[in-house]
Amino acid sequence: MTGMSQGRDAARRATIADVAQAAGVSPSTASVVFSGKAPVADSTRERVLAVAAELGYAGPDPRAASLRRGRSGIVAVVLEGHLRTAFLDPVTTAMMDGVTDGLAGLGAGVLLLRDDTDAVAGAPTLASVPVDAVVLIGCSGRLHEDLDAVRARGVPAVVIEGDAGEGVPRIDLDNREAAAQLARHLRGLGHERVDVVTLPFDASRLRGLASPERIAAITVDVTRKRLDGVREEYPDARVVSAGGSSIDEGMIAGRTLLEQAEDRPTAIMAQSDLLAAGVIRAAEERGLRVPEDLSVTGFDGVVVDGLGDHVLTTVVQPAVGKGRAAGAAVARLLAGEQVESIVFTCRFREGTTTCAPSHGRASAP
Amino acid sequence: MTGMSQGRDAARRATIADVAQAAGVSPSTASVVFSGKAPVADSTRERVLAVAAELGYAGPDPRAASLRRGRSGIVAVVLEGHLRTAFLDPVTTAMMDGVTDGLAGLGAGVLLLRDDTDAVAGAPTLASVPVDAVVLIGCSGRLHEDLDAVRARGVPAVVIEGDAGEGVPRIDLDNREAAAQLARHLRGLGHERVDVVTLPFDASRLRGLASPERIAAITVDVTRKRLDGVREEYPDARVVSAGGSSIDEGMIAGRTLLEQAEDRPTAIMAQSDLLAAGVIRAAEERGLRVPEDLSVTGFDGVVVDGLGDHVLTTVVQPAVGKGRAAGAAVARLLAGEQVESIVFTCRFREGTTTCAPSHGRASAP
DNA sequence: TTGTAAGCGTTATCAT
DNA sequence: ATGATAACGCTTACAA
Repeated sequence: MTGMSQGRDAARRATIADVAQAAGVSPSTASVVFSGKAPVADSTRERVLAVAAELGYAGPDPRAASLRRGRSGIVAVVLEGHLRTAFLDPVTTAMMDGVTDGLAGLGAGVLLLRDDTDAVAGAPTLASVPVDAVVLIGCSGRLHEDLDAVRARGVPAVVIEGDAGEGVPRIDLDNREAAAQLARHLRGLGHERVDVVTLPFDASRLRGLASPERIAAITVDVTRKRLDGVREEYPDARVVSAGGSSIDEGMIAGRTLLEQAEDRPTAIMAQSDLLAAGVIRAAEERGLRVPEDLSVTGFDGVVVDGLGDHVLTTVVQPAVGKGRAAGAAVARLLAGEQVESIVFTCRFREGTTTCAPSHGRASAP
Repeated sequence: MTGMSQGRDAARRATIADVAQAAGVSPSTASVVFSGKAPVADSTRERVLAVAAELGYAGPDPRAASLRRGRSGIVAVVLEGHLRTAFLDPVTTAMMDGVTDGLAGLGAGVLLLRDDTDAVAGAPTLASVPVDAVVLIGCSGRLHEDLDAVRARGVPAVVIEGDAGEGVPRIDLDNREAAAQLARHLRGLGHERVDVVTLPFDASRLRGLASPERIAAITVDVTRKRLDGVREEYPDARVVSAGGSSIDEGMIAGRTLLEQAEDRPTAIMAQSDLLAAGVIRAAEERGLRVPEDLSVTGFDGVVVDGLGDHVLTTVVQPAVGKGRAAGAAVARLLAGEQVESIVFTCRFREGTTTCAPSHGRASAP
């Protein structure tokens, strides 16, 4: 009944205490050998390390360390909906990359958390997982709920492009001004008839030509701001909403706007590069040349796969930079510092998809 | 110096012990109220909850819970290279989605870990972060190193499409057979001249027409298997390697194969749907109609953005399923069960991009 | 149904 | 440079 059959000692993994004892040092000394937080005599270190290797001790258990230190080295990033959907958007991906970058310096990893309405029972939540901080992306419906949960725990949070509450630092973009800049570019080229393909207006993601009423009711912040920017210059632009940010959606929207040769615009402004790529395809499909017959602008400045040889005229948003800023903000928050919200600025980039409108009617196919 | 300025008691967050004491119950009872792992009298529960709310106690600290339970509820997923790159591939994204799905049932979250050669100093590692298990994706150079680190800690691991070591369950795909199936489809349609666009051969990602020597030296498992499958049927196919899995890469490769009208193939088999989409664009760019003048097949069966109205003839791999399987495998591993490796099977899907070759020379533009 | 008590494995602090 | 000691906040046998 004792010894063998019980086998407790044999099965148990070695702890730092075991190593310390076997090496004939105190646990604190052994701890320091692994953390390097205080000077240790070389001979001592070697002895401890040797014993550790012998005992198969692979270093301090992060679970125990995180309890003691009060830090887990994990930062949660909350995304809306399925990963598949979230990561379809290259901007999100780039941002995530920036976040991991910004956090790596801190030694923290990124934990992906979904913010579905239909969460699986037992799924990990902000409350169930040991996170040091939280980055919330986008304006999820759950945002405020999440923020409350997080605040109750005293976990610092940063919101990227969403309506944060009191005292939560935001990372934002000058969506309106950037869009206006693109519009002014087209105006400068001489365009009068300019239409817009927008991101979704709201959760319904309704597609199609939008009435003034629908436009007035846009709830997605990014969509509204970018549209407002365009309308500073072209208040009468026709507006078609897409069902998402993708090439195929852009193609559908582009077809709608290019349907009738009579009131065809000389330029189409898309609210994302992906949508712009789709618009270009819709134009080419009708035999229109870009930019000679139709100028097209995008938004984001991401690398769009499938754009072929075109270089999109667009505004480049610092997506990775936004992520990094979020990471950095988290770092400062964890250091107990005050953090201000930041607004990032887009940079105009002229490509090969815009030029002066051809005079008279565009050469219809 | 005392009281106010010190403020220890005031600043400290309430613990479950504080709640228990204030509610006049024992810590264990309070614990059970939150975990629900044992019956508690309604009146007791309510009292505890009320006190908790009053004290601003938001539930047990996951850090402490994870030490005590020996589980953190976190599973690391190790990806190769930058997230930007990894998530550019829709298959990876879908797989990740499956992993989160499979793990959600377990109540575990997904921690993203990069496996760069050039890791930032202080970046989180498998050793520094409290993970219950690890999922390794792809055949990174670091794979074996990672596996050793993980094994030393007694952390269970699963490998998706990579060369796992002893006793590590793998999640695999019938790459060779699926490719062969596509080849047989083309043979059945009557194609004799079939060429191939492959994924990268190795870390160098060299582009272009491949010599037999280069082909013999392919190190990427997936590339080799899919190519072997094709060569069962078409041993003399010309092979062009792409620099990655993307539409633009497919377009470049497609141009290479379609350059000379004289020895143009009647069908091109691409090793991914993205590459296939690029090949189609390269064909259309030359005025070739798909499938009349050129049949094109893909691999993966993912939704390709920017494919327009074509439906790709391809083999559908259960990417989400693979991820789920990895999640499930992890769950069983954590339950102490033995887990076998699994090989997933692709399903052939006939689309609109293949048909019998047109007789005589294809209508050259 | 509730309470008692014993850790989980580490690290920070303060002596020595 | 090293050691003793006390937490970190929680969970779970087991006892009552």
